[in-house]
Amino acid sequence: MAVRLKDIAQELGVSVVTVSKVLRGNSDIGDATRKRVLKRMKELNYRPNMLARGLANGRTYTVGLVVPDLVHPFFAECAKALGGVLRNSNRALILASSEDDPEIEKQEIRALISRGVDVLIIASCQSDLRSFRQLGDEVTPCILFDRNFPHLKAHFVGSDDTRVGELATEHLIKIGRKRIAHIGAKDTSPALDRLRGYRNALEKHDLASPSKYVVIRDRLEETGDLIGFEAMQQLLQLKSVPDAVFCYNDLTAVGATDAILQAGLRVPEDIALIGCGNFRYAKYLRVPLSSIDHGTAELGRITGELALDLSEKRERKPKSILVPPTLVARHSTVGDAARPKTKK
Amino acid sequence: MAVRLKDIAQELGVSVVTVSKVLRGNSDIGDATRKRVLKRMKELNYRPNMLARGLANGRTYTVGLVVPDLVHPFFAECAKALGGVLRNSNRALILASSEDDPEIEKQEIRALISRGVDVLIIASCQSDLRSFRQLGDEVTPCILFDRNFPHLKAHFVGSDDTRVGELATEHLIKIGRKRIAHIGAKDTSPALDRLRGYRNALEKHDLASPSKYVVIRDRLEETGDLIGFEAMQQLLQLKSVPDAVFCYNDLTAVGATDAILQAGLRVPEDIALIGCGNFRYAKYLRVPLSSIDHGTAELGRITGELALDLSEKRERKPKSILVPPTLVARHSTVGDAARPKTKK
DNA sequence: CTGAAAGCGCTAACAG
DNA sequence: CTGTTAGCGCTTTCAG
Repeated sequence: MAVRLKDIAQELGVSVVTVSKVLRGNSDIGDATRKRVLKRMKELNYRPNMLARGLANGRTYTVGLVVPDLVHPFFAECAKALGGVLRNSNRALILASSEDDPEIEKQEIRALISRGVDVLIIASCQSDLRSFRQLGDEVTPCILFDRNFPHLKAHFVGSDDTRVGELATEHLIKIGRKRIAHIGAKDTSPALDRLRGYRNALEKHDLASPSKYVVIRDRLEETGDLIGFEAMQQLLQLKSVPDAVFCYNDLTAVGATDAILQAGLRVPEDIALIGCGNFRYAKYLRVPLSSIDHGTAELGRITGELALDLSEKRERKPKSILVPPTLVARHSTVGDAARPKTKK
Repeated sequence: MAVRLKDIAQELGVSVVTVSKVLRGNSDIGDATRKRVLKRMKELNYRPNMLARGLANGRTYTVGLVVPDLVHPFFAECAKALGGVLRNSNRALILASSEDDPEIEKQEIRALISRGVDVLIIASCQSDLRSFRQLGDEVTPCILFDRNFPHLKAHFVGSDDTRVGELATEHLIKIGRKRIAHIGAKDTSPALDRLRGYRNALEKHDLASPSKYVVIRDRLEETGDLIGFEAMQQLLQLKSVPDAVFCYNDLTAVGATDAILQAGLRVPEDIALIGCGNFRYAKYLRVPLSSIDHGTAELGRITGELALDLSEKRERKPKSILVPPTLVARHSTVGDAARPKTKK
């Protein structure tokens, strides 16, 4: 195996403990010894064995993250920002993807706990609180991320999804649309909250929201384009076709765009479209997409900092952080008016 | 802390070793005892402490992956496929992002080795072989991924990038283009190989490749759109403007598209464009993008399997696996001809 | 300022 | 079939 503390200690004729103390910058070591030890460590390219350290002191300097889908731009971006924060504090990120399957998620959580992560961060796809409860171990601190369980008193970092729904819908109202539909997702807190926001906004402006205008679908994260396409086709069948749609996420909006164009209609002249996430390619699409930006990288950063906090001081009462969303208007709602204002 | 083997052993009046053996499915345990033990494990929701196990037997059932950028669709997709393979064999994936910075990469590799990963997978951004050599520990098996160091005898899994360059360029030639440019990247093996493939194809068809037609840029992975935009503008300045461009990756091609349209020219009528990576949104772009698909998920899968192999039997001579690329033609090269053939 | 002793939770090797 | 003995590499008392 690699170089161990023992090796260095023997070579230098000191004890393992002394070397260990130097390693961790403990102050009660003579200056001469300290220098000798440090020098030898460099030379031998010593790397502490984190397993042993973890076993000995109960901490692993490790954070586990479980997301439904790594390829999803939102989660990828968050994971990246999170990783950056952790790296600066010498923590490693262990990543697990649940493929949006509650069973896999459960398995992954078990695995992460087995590995002794100091903090667990989860964007859960469990549909009910009860199943979620059984997953933890009551000792590893846990941060709910993006998806909340309202009645669970746990740490949460996510966007203000009710506000997301309001912002999107109000924008559509502001550009004069009256028949506003929503293609939404199932069960998760962002889905429910965005729907609520959508309803809030309509109500506030005395607009109708016939139940046919709300289309709820599954698996919008991975195959949103296909589902959005199909859901939009359904909306196009209605006797009174909507003149605007608030889509659960950008990918869904992309699919919806396709359906509209394929039906020979125009975006936004006939139907305006807004998504959510403001993903990297939104401005390069066939129809540059208006979207609600929920500060993705920011979310990752904040989550990372909370994780660090939790791994230091275990107390801390449940804390809920909501990042406020912002509107980015592009062609899919405001048409050519987008050009001068938002670049491209 | 959590439930330990010892707890179960004491409760049941057997030894720790017995319980440990049951845990690992060791065959030399009586049926009655086994059942009792298993039952109690379930009840207590026992989770083995992987740190302790790793320390005791020298393996951690963990694989480390270092990529330049997690948000890049290529790496995200690969990481996902890789994670899937590992999960099925009860391995965890520890992910690190180097932000395309050789120093960070070095630091991350050290950290992963400290954590005792069984296998290390690296898409390295070191520009020279020498700096790379010093990173490893000569004992953790290592797989080079996507980016190779030709003269290093190590395991490699990646696409056949020379073929990528040939395929792209030959496609442009086949649709009748004569003045074919290339926007390429720096230093890494895919960059050099794709450039080589580009040159091979031109040479084979007796086409000129003036040096001004090759624009090499940095950081094409993260900000490819901006760089592609700027590089394309430079190509548009030439007295003899190219009639086709093979772009290093899709993001770069997206930026180039923008530059061309903004200059009042058409894609593909005036300038045809092909990218590489065939990313998820290629078909939804303003100009649906032709691209070379290098079997992203496949790459992840293969890498995962090789990693499993390596973590079992350490011998194994360096193995180099090249995945053959395929062409996906869309509007950006073949114009409306794309419609009937490739959907959308 | 330095070090000896004990132990983290688990497994490998060998005895009975 | 079951258990004893040792030890993985490091940290934590606590005594010198």
